[in-house]
Amino acid sequence: MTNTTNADEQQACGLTAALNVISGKWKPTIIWHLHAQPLRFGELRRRLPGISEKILSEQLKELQLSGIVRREEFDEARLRVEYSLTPPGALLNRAVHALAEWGSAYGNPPAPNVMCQR
Amino acid sequence: MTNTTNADEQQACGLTAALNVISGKWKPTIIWHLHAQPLRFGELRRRLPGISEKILSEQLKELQLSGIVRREEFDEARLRVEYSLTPPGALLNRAVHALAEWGSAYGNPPAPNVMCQR
DNA sequence: TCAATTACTTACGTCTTCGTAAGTGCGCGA
DNA sequence: TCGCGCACTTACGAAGACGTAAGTAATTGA
Repeated sequence: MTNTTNADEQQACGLTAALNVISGKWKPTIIWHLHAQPLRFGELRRRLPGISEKILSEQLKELQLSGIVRREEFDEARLRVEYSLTPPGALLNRAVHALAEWGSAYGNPPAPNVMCQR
Repeated sequence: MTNTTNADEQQACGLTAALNVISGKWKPTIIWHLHAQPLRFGELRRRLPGISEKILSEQLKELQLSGIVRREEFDEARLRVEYSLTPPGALLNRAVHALAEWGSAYGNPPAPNVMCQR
């Protein structure tokens, strides 16, 4: 057996579980952008400059499978889809937020101007 | 190397800064394992079942460049190297811990009887 | 009727990341 | 002095994550 404690291993286990969920170039940012209000597919795409529709679609689908994001179709004349965080997703967002706060304090961006608060 | 547009830089906030630092299959786990005490190269390798020496070496080097991990050589007769978290690294570890806690509460392992790690 | 928007999907290619296997130089114990 | 452990490095290759470009189906405004 290893010399780490059971509690430690359970924690490490949780880490890998969380990492599986947020693994993907855009997933943490998607979660971040959904923290305030639901967004439509196109709105998300516009908020993630550089993402392609294919990747956005893929990562949203995976986030749904992980139970982080909820997809809702609104039955209007014109197709309307909204993506929002589930309750677990909202909690995950708190952890993502902790990362973001660390990053704005200690990460080294090219310039210290804050562009994406809130 | 082909640089992407600077529209991406609009997103350059704390989150992406933090994600840059922890991007790497083993980095969050490395940080997590250094939370308690400094570890030697070989100790780390044994605690990360499945990692290769090449990858461990690479990711440690990148973590040093990010200012997360400190490498110390002890000038004993026999070569001895210890890796530990810097103060910013220790703070990053708190955010990583938040992820781990979320994971052990809400993360969904593929199968209920799958042992984590290894 | 034409063009545009929304919400995607599909095919294809590239590029990064990761892993495997082997090699290096040093000191130490047997 | 032989081999082993430590702390790495190097070369090579495979996998898959990501991006580009185009296509689809429905609807609506011009």
